Amino acid sequence: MKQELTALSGAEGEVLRILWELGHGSVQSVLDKMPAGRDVAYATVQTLLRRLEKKGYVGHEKAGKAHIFYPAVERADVLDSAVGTFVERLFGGNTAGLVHFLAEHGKIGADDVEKLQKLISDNEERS
Amino acid sequence: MKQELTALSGAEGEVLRILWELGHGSVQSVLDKMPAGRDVAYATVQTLLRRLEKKGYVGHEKAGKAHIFYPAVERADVLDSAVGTFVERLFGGNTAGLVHFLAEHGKIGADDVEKLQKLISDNEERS
DNA sequence: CTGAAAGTTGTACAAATGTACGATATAATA
DNA sequence: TATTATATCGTACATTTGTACAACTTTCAG
Repeated sequence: MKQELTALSGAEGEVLRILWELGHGSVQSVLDKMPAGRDVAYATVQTLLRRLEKKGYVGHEKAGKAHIFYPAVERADVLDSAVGTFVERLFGGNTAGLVHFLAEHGKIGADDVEKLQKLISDNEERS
Repeated sequence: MKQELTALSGAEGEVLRILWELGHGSVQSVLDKMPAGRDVAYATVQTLLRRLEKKGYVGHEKAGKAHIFYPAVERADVLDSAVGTFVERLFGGNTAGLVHFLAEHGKIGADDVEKLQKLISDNEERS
């Protein structure tokens, strides 16, 4: 079994996402990848990374004087759980409802759906 | 302008969703609609509703000795904001990425995508 | 070897969150 | 009207969250 982690907070999730994108990185590099406008101090990112490590989401190794952090959990697993909780709460567990909402509000376009179609038909072959 | 509300917490979101589903309801009726397994006390739901009201998400009127609560915000607006924040954090704002993830992990099926297609083509005509 | 630059550690702290008890008020019933 | 079943209200309280400073440590350039 997996997934007995202490639940991600919003800010932690953001940092973890960046780490997945980077593969690994120092506090500074994570900070640099924070979305423009998201104005947060170095020390804050550092705290978030420390907490993520304590919760088991990331690990680190030393390189020079800095720590290099890296994800210690499977992205798919974490997202699965996070999305699951989110959909559960706001859409009563109805994932299709979420997607429907997105389409209805122009968050995804025809081109996206086309890709989905391909993806899904490929997936179903394999099962 | 709209949307200067104090951000929904997870538990609050769940209650608000139920209220949207019911249209309106007492503490008890909201509690009854809580997902099976979600074991929470009457008083807790009550507190959540009180907080939601304070934050401006719901209103209430008196009926007999009980309060009947009802949503005071547009579902689409709240979801828009909640989903936006969620996608921002975990998917770097890439909504298509979220949908892609859902498809890839079997959370939505071919039938869902078909409906999407129809929905979107109808939408695009209208714009 | 020394000092400066860049990091890490310890710690803080207010606000938000999840959860809920006990006391009080009130409507409905007998 | 007195009793009872329901509600609400005031409050509480441990955690988690978001945010970050100050002090101490470790490299690295000179």
